Amino acid sequence: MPELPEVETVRRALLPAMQGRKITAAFVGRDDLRWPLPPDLADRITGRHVAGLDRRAKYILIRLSGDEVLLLHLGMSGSVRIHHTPPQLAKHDHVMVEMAPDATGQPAFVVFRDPRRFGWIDLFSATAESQHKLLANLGPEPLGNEFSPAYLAACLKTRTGPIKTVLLNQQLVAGLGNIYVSEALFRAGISPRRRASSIRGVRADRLATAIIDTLRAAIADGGTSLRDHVQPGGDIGYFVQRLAVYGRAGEPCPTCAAPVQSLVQAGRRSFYCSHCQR
DNA sequence: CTCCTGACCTGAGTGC
DNA sequence: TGCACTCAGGTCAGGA
Repeated sequence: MPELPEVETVRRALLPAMQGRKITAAFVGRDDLRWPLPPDLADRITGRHVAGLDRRAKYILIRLSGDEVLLLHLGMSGSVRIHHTPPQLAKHDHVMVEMAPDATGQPAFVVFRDPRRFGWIDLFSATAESQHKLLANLGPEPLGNEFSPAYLAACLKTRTGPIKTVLLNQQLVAGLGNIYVSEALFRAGISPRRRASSIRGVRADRLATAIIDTLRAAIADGGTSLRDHVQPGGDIGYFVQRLAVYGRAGEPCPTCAAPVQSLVQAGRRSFYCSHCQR
């Protein structure tokens, strides 16, 4: 479900609810999601303060006092909701943390829901972060300084697969998923079937810019709500209204009005305009 | 290395 | 209503 913009939306919403506050209680409703949860997770985070919240690719990193890091990945169907009174937990609400009241006396209850349980949670020492199996091999952040047209062009140069599947590789660029790859390729006017190594020069520049612009616009709208994603405050992600091609097979291309096409590549659906994207 | 498939899991939607 | 089937925003392990 959640790609970079949705995860960033969650992080930003969690800031006021968690940053600088103490975890006063934690509930963990099962012992595994995609993988086993850390043993004694609830006990190990209760009583700690939240020093900060970062995002890396599609992971949220909650920095706790005592140099511990609580890592959260939302998988396909994960979502986070913030409540200010004790919520009634539903079937797929697996974890809840209660935060000490803020300056106005308002507590916060942060609930992690994940019906398909493709998400995961880990807890580890901050010193182990750079070697963490899930973090160590991630490529640069597309909205960070390391990502540039030159970097992208260098990555694509040796890749023989279609650009659609190459851009889903988190080791090259971290945080893109199925929605934003389709949208960025549309913005760049590049066909999802095009061999990655054939994208050079101006086309690579245009693609890098399209990736950045698409992600920024989606973050500004609170992400894209299709099925599961809601912002932690309960709002939908409004970028769904701006999708040009994703999920719109048969509808008119917003540029040329030709019907949007779709195909499956490496098991994932792609959407594109065969007239505007070459 | 790179590329693809299958696996993990539930729920929503569709067609009969 | 019910059943069978397909598909869904991710990514890892395993094999070619």
